[in-house]
Amino acid sequence: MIFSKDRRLLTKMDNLTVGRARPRDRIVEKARVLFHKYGIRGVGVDTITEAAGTNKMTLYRHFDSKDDLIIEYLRSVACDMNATWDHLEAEYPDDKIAQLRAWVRGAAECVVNDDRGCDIANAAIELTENGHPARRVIREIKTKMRDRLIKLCREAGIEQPERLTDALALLVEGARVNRRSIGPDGPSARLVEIAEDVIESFRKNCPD
Amino acid sequence: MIFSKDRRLLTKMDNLTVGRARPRDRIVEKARVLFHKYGIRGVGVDTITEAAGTNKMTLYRHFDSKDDLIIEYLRSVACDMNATWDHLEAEYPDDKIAQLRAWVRGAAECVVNDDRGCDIANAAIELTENGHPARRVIREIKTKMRDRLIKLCREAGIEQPERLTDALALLVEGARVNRRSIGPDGPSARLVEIAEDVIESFRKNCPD
DNA sequence: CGGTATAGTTACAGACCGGTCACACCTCCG
DNA sequence: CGGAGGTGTGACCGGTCTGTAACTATACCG
Repeated sequence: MIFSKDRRLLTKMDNLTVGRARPRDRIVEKARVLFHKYGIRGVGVDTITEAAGTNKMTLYRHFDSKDDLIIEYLRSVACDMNATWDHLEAEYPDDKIAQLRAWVRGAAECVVNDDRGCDIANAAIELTENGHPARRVIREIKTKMRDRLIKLCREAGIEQPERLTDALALLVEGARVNRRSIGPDGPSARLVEIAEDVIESFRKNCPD
Repeated sequence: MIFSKDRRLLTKMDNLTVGRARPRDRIVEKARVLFHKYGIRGVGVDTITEAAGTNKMTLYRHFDSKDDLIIEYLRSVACDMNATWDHLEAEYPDDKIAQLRAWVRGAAECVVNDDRGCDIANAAIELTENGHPARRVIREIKTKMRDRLIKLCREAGIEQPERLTDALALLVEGARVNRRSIGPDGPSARLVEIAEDVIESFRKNCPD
């Protein structure tokens, strides 16, 4: 093992292979943690780079601006969300209703385990400037998610897939933001039962 | 009419009676407009005082800090929400179901006419610091609103008033934040029909 | 070994932030 | 008239923010 003067790991190979990622990836990783916890406007680039064990110049070599980093942050979050969805499909390959129920349960679990809300929605609220480049990205991400949920509902044999999707989207989104206002004992605690009721009522309408 | 050197209205009586309110009230009024549009963290005290036609010293004579002003801002918003609710009760004095339906329609109208979301929820998201004094106020306001909705549902003869309240709260809250992410054509457009369906399904469960 | 790309360091610019100070001003009321 | 209280003005403090510049150090590859 090779150490530098101050005894930190140093070789580029180490950075690539042994746990320590490239500065760019470390920056995005820490930006996710900090933006999530303190909000986008609540975290400066200095804080991010320090947490990532690097410095501001390196950040600005990889990103044109903080806004650029914000976009990368949002894409990274969306990527993870898609991954968990893929995992869901793999878990119940042929049972679409089970996938739908698991999605609801997963969303509810996410609400319970983390009171800081949805990164995408939070960003939409925090970035008030209408022409902000991230707003387009947010819209894209949310639209794709919605389309994917519609598709799932349709494949599950729901008669009005768009409508059930929207109902579930509103409930989940509402739960995440409501929990941040009232806390864990508020309406968000009932998300699963309410959502399951809604799904059931939509299934009843299907002659099957 | 008396004018000062620079030809603005000046007497204290004028401030009280002829449209121009006291500096304190003007500050809160402009804070509401600006916080709503640009977010709490997106507006400095200088901007507020300038919009209110006054100055920073006067602000700090009436409020201990910006946080103090934020709290007053939230209380002011909550006061207006209560007022519209009172108005609703006066409009349908004996028909609680009509009040409930009107509340949903009013909330939906609010969502449609204004894409910047609920001030209270936005503040909850923006103020990430857990010990922030405004967080307690937010919790109080939201809890009172919830209690009032529960009471209305109960008086309307709903069998599970808490459950319907939470369902509606999640839907409305979700609609407001979702609209800021996806825009007017997203799930929020279907808020009314979904909410009315939910109310109806809860009424069916009542033997009446 | 030498060239090139990447990363670290330090310092700085310019703007904005919340908050304070001293002082002048105005209006009302006794 | 004169004092008291609310208000306006401009300067200022210390801190933080995004973003840049110049220079150094390191690692990889031919």
